[in-house]
Amino acid sequence: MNLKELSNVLGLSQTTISRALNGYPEVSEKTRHRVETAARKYNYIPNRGASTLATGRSMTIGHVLPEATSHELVNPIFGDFIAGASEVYKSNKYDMRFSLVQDGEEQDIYRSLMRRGAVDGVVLQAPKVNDERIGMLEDIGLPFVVHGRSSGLNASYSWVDVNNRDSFRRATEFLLDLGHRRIGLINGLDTLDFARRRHLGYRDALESRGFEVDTALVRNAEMTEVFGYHATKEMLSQKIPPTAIVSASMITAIGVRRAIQEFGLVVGKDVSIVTHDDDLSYLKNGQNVPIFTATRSSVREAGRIVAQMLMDRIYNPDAPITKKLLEAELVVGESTGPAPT
Amino acid sequence: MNLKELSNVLGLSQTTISRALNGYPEVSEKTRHRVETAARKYNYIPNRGASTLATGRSMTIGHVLPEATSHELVNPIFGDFIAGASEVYKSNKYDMRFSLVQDGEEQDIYRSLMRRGAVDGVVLQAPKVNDERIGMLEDIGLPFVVHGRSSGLNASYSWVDVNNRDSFRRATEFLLDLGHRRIGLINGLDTLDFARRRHLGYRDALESRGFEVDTALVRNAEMTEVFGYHATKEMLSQKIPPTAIVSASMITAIGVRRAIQEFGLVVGKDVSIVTHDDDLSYLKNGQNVPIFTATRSSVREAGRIVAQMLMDRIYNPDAPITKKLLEAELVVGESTGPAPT
DNA sequence: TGCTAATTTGAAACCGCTTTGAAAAAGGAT
DNA sequence: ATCCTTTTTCAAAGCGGTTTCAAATTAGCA
Repeated sequence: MNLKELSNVLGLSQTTISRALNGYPEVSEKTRHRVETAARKYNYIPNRGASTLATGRSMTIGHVLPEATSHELVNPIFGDFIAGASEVYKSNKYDMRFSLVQDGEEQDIYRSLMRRGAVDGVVLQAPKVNDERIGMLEDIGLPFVVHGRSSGLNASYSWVDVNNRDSFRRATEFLLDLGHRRIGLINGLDTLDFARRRHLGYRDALESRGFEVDTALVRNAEMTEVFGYHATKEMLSQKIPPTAIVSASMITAIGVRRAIQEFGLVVGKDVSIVTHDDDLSYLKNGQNVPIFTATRSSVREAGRIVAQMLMDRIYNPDAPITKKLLEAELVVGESTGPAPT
Repeated sequence: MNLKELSNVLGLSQTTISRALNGYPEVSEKTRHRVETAARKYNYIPNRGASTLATGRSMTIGHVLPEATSHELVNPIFGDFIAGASEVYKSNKYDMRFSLVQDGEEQDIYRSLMRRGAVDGVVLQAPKVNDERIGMLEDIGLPFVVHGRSSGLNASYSWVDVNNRDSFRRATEFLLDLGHRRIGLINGLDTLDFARRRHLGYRDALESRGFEVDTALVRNAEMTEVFGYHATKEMLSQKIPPTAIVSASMITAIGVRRAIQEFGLVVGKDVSIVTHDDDLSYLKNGQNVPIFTATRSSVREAGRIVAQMLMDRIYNPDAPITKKLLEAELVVGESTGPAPT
């Protein structure tokens, strides 16, 4: 059943029906009621492509998620982020369109998203240092919000980010305060902006106490459990092994813990762990007592904020650019203790 | 730049340009080349809504993911499943549209997806026992494939599923063979079909050896780490605690391990663990030697198969319904050993 | 060269909705 | 009853593509 057929059935014009169903005021209540009843009865559902074409609004947000070609890794925080964002979309009657992109084919994806009418806005996730996608979107003129930031760009754009530098500075200082001197950093891929900032925070803390970064204690890779395990194993095999490790995610931290235990060492006593915790729904950091001492920031909440910010940009494109820096909370759990003597 | 403008620039009709760009044969190579060059030069990108309207094909697949209202849990396997599916979509030039649905509002979501032209097909994830969504989609007449199955329906529909019953039967038998007699089952939400089947497999194994299911050793909930931890802790506190546990996912298994260790017990010696392993990219079950003895089945591969099956249904709606049952591989790792005496 | 067949191109209809501008109907005031 | 507003409805023109059917061009061959 389409609009024309429904209009024949009702003996009303398509105009009136369209107005009645879309809540326009210039239609009498009696008529509106009649139309709504008939629409339900005949199961009339307006064609989306047609409305998009007529209005110019697709009521759709694009999410573009880079997929590291080499490791075929899908970011585990993705689900929670999306869940947060979609709460906001839903209440704005927006849908979400979603592309996994491999390095190098971004151009095509953005072009195809940009088929005018495909999406009204885009969320950019996992930005790299100096990410060229941001300039690309700027040029295209499509509203967008970045989850994270991209160092090295002077452009002004909307973003929502955790204060990664400060979080990792505090995490590292927390360990220094406990007397730890050899502290490993198990970080994300070094092309990603957040990993770069976390490294800076780690360095800030060490240098402010007069220590230097030992590159033998820093590892960058995709944040898998296996990576956390291997990196830790390697570090613990060094002549002077670290007594503490700062980890970039709960998943890697679980690998770190596994390695430590395999060495017959005790977490929080022989080796301390501080990890970043995205507060994932399926991987909460314990309940009352945190398993890991952690810098915690809900990625689901970040999803909500990003989505809301994007809605605002779409509704009001001329409003000034907004940015939001989230501060992580440092929660003390059972994975840290004084440095062994 | 739209088609009309481009046709003016080139002095060709819209017809010819449309044909040239869409690879129709009745256009000379010379003209095609000229059109393609101009399209690139003027950055012409066809409007998606318009093509959808004109062709009736949206080139979009809908994914509907139920979100458990109570726990706000997003399934951690979702990312990998999507990644697999999107490989297939991409090579078919399909996009993916995505809705998170809370219990009860499914009707609306499917209605809105069904706005003719929104999607050409749908993937249904995490089906419940007797899932009414399947009948709904059947009625609507929208092509769909289910990831999983739904017990209790006599309807015939396309699905891809792991042989959950057999996997869990084998997992349980493996433990029985090692001499374990009290075996716990830490399962997913009991409304979900796969959890029901896994329970059946577990029961099959026990009963075929003349044992009965002890309900004190069976737990159902969302498969979080914390659930695995708590359920295990409770079981280990019983007068006669289990010597082995079958777990429904790597995430819960990690919680199980944590609980066992907290009791001062050794995994694979005092208490054995067998878990299902979806072969998640960020949570591989070790490398050469599996961490956990597991029934392994790649959910990413399942995503590929589901997507391909859906493509087939869309291209060829009258072909007979297809179904695919995947067998999980039982890999023996370090988490199992003979029952303690 | 002339005629027919094959190849290219184009005009116009159509997909299904929204929205403008005008007309019809209803209501109010004199 | 008449005239002027206000309210309600409608016809028609888009939105930007695809596709049908006919026309124009080119090629093939006697």
